[in-house]
Amino acid sequence: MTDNQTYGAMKDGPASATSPDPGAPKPSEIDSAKGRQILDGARKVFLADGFDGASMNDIARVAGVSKGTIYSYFASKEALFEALVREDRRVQAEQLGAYDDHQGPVAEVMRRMGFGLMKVMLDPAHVAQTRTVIAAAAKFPGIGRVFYEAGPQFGQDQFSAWLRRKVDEGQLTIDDFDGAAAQFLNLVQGVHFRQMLFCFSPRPSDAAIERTVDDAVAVFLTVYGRKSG
Amino acid sequence: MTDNQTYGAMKDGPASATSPDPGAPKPSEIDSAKGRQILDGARKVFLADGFDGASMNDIARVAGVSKGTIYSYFASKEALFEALVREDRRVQAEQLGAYDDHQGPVAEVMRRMGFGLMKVMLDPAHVAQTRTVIAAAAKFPGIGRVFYEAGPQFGQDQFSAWLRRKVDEGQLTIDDFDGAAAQFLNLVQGVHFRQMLFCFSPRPSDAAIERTVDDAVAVFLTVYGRKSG
Amino acid sequence: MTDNQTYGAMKDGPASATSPDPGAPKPSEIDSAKGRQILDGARKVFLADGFDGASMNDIARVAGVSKGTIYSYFASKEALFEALVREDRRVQAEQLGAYDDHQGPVAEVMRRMGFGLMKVMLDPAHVAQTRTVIAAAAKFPGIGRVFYEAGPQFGQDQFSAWLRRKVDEGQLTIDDFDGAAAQFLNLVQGVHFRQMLFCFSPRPSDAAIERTVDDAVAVFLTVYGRKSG
Amino acid sequence: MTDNQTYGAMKDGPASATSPDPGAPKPSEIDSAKGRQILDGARKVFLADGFDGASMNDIARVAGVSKGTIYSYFASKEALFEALVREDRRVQAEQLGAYDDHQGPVAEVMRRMGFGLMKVMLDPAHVAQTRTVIAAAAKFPGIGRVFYEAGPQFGQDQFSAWLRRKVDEGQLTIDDFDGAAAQFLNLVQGVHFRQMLFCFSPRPSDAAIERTVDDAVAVFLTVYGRKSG
DNA sequence: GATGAATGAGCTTTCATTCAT
DNA sequence: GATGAATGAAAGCTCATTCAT
Repeated sequence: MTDNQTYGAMKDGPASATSPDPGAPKPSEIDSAKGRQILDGARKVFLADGFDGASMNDIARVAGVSKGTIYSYFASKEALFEALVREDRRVQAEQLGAYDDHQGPVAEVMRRMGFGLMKVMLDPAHVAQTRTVIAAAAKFPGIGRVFYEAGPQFGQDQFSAWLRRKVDEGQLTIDDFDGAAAQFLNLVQGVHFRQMLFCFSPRPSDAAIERTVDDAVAVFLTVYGRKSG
Repeated sequence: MTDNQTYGAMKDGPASATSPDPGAPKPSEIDSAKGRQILDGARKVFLADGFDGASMNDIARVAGVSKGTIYSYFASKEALFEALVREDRRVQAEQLGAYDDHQGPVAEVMRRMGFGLMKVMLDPAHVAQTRTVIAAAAKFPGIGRVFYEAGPQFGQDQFSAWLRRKVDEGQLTIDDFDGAAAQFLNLVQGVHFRQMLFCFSPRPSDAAIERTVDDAVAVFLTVYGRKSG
Repeated sequence: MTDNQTYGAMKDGPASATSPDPGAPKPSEIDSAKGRQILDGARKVFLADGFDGASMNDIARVAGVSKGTIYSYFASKEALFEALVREDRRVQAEQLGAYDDHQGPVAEVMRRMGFGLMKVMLDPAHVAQTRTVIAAAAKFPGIGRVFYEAGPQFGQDQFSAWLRRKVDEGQLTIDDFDGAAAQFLNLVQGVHFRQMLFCFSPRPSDAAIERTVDDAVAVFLTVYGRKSG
Repeated sequence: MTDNQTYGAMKDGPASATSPDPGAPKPSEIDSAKGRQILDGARKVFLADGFDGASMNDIARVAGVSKGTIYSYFASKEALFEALVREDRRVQAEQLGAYDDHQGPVAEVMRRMGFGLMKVMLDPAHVAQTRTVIAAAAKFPGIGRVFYEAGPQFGQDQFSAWLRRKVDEGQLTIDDFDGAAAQFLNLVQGVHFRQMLFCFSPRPSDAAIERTVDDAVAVFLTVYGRKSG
């Protein structure tokens, strides 16, 4: 009677919070008010106190539900945090998608994408969650994986695909798409994200971000841009 | 971290280890052998297990003192951790020693430096320590600052100075030394450090590191290398 | 015990299943399909997991009803368990059917009976059930009585009657039939059942069982067998 | 820092309760007042409520210590119960030793040993502990093993050794000492212990016990007694 | 001054029971 | 009448902190 090991499965409670609501007019991502309530409460507490510092009691109180209810939606504290990370990465990806329509000259699009990425990455809530994920990853590597896959890895894959299109269009010259994507994304970050992660400096100004992004684009296009004869 | 190591003699009772005299004329910052013993044990345990993961029992055992003794030197677990960071900051500030005797062609030296940096950064112990510092930075921002200054910032400053020398020698063409240094250090890291930090992948092979470093050097020299007419 | 088995139709609402009418003229003791369904599910789970180990969730799932429905039929987990035992007592009382068509020489028949008994007793499911009953007997002595009467006592009575027939046939010489029956049944068990009950050893081989049974028969017939002049 | 898996080991607390007190005038079995206090409290609660029914909070309250103290003496609830079982088996063995000086005619000694065994086995506290052990054995086989080894197995070994001595003295004729010992011990128990275990009947009278023991001795000596020519 | 046994609040998690639908 | 989401009081266990020796 203890075989119910499905990750995120529930013993008692409502149908899976991750199972889609068939027949719903819109594909709502979090398919229950309670589930959303719990995730919102959990977000506040986890970001304020970190993974270890957050207690399920606090989360229940802030979310306005009982502890048992949380456990009927999420199998464990770890699973709850993981679901939260997954949701936030998805929302972030949507934000990034909204930033860029991918229209215009290559240099211009890269500047827009780079700036959009940094606006999202340097959001204090994102920095705080990154810190919490890194701390939790020591104990629960799965959480780190989820964050990495849905965050950095996803972004790199998206950008790598975009690079391939530009190469196909004859606007760039690249052999290793993934390598080049990683290089650009590293260049774009400059020192800003790292400095915030270590609480070395507050959020930089938009101007500072723009300067770093412009430099990154310049370097990238010097190397991979179409060589004019 | 399960050693039962017992340190040597113990005398020289506790003093105001928790109220450091920041402007003291004398260099005896750690005022007793016991205090040092405790701090050394605490460093090991905190870096291995994180702040929340470390228990005062473990620290006492590793330090070779009793729990009561720890509490006669430090008011609380938090105070002990803060004192530890304060000490590390001072030690690292004193550590600003000589550096750099890199000889040879620019490309070769950069490859050597890049590879050496990554070997250090990707050491599992360093990754674990970085995780702990990042986690602690949420609660104790000063810890993050200290680490950043003595680590990434210090490295960037050193490399920036080296770049300036190479420009003076006419081997590179750079306007913004700090910016270029940051770009190179970012390129060199590729995805490896981030992937280990998030427990997404184990330590990469030397070959994989070399490839990333070589690509970084190539990009860097394409942009900043002496343009041959 | 992890089946998600759903039973068929469900109607015929709850009645006074918790206040059984012991002297009811009609034989419909379990007064609804739902009630029976619940009891059948409960039997499986209680015997597999013990009283404390069984959860109402598991019982509801195995029975194919909701938890609320169980509580509309039975006032509490304890009441459900009691009702289960009450039902089993009645069923077993009705089970006093025909028996015994053991043909052949006395020694041979005794060996066959002894071996058959041990095969049943040493079945892991029977051992687990016995454990649950013994554990429950502390809280619900009636449960132990029912089990004892329908099990060991019933077996001893049957065997005692068989011994009487053999004495009447002149093949054995016994004064105290019940005492002799108990002696044989104790001898036959050897250490096997006790060792399994305490989880000291796994199920013994058939050869080991046979040896114990053969020895038991030998001892018994040495004492009670017809003395040849 | 979580490798301290030694069974019964303690993280915080006093030196092992099972380590002998060097220099003590008598080899006291439970070497600390606190340990004894805990065991005595645990005995009351476990026998009253069973293994699952007993809570560590209750045990702590009854024992007059804090929960943490219990865990500094015993690694877990299971380990505490196991220690309790071990101690009680040891005490029981001492009681049995006191019963018998093994002097006199074989039949007489066997009667005395058998009666003494049954007096101990049929003690209500022993029956209750046996029930609790059997219940716990489903979840924690180790507990069942400890009980079986220190109880039935130990008794059988002792008696088997005694039988061997009698055979050496020419007073009995036995091939399989262990088998014969098991047979006698089974015969001696008759139905009494089983009936109490299942709460089928209360403690039998001494006369009833004596009758069963006498019959057991008679059967045993008929089979294994010195054959007079 | 140093010790480590003792404390008890706190942790995550489970589950019998209730009640709005 | 039936459902199962929600509850919240425990459960076993840990650990920062205290204090008698």
